[in-house]
Amino acid sequence: MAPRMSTKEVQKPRDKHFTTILLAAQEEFATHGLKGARMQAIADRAGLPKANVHYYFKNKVSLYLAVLDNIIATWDDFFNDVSVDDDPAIALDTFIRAKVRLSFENPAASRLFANEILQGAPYLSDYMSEVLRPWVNNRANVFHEWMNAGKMIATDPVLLIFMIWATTQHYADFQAQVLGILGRKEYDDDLISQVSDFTSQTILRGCGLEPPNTDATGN
Amino acid sequence: MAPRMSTKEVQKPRDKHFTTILLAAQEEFATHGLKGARMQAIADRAGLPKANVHYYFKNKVSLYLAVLDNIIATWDDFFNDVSVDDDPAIALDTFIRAKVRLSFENPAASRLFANEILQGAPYLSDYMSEVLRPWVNNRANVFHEWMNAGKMIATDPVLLIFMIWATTQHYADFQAQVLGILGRKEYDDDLISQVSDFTSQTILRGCGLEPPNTDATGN
DNA sequence: GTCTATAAGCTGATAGAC
DNA sequence: GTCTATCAGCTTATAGAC
Repeated sequence: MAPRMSTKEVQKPRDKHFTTILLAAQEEFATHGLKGARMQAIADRAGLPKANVHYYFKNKVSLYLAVLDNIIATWDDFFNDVSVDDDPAIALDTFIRAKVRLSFENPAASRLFANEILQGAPYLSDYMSEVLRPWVNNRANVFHEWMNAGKMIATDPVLLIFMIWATTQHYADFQAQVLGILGRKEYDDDLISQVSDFTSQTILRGCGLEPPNTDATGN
Repeated sequence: MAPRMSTKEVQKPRDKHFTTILLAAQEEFATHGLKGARMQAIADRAGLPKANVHYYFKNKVSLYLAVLDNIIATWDDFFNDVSVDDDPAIALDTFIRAKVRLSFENPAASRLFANEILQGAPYLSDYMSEVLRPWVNNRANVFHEWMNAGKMIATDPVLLIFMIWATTQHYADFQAQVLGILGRKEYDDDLISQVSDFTSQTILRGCGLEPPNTDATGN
């Protein structure tokens, strides 16, 4: 089950325009935040007149909440089904690679989430304490069981999850800095696999785990 | 030498009000970004009438640039003086702990920087390619020399610097999420040393380095 | 240097024709 | 359902008294 926020104002998709606006709003909110985003700019991105946006969404905040909910619905899915019986090296490697891929392929979603947290999570504080906190603690239990079973060294599972989030989402949130430093204009598949390999290997080694063999297909 | 941006609009401190406004603006810009920040809110934080802010700074953008310049001036100082002759474990450990401390003690600065990058670094793209890129490449050379001297395992130094930045600044930028998940209301010294120990040990181990002994004083 | 008052322009939201 | 026209309020910036 994916972590889901508990809000009352979320609306169900009705037609094509609804989805178009949602996607346009995601881009605009990701770039400028809630306050900085302009309804006119969202309408322009969606290729619709501004009044049309207001027809589908009551106001700016309800549109913002709808976008956040849409993102959260598919956030940390990859790590939900892992249990003690799994091999920690393979589970962590899979999780890290999935998160890196998500950061490269849908950076706007990560950036919008980052923007909300940066501002003190005014619209997600309930979600943090009521949904994400139990999820993290639950996942931390799996790590503890791995440690008790001698499958990995003793370390802090919560801080480890923070490290994985931070390192992988960095490539979405700080894309402008990464590209500027690497002297590139855009991300490519080579960089995805390079980052995936480095991040997985370094973190696994940091946990006293042997990184699983990576085949040449990169997948 | 600290990396410094090359902008023409930066102003020199003139008196107490100048510094007060700069600090107030840092808080406001960190929370709401350039577009979202309100000059009135900055004036309120500074305890001055709004027109007074405009007396010291020509407009919103020049104030924003002045704040950015002020932050950058003291950013990655800790890692400037490291050379091949130093022990990589000690150098990295010192760097990581300094960055963690900075994130906990001056999160607003980190958040403002993050906000600028999140938006595509519109005011810092020159700084990225002309100042920060050479700095990173220069520091990467030190890592390469350590690897050639057999002092640490072969890995990608640039991605390693990204990882250190991401992991340490996470505690400033995502403070609201970290506190929400840990179920705490604010950061304390215990958490600083806990995070410092974990981050340093995990990354150093990930680089095949033996973490230096930490004494009980935590400093 | 400081502050009140106000101008000039922008933004979210809605009314109402089609 | 869609779109043009427009309002009411807010925001930056400045003019001008002190």
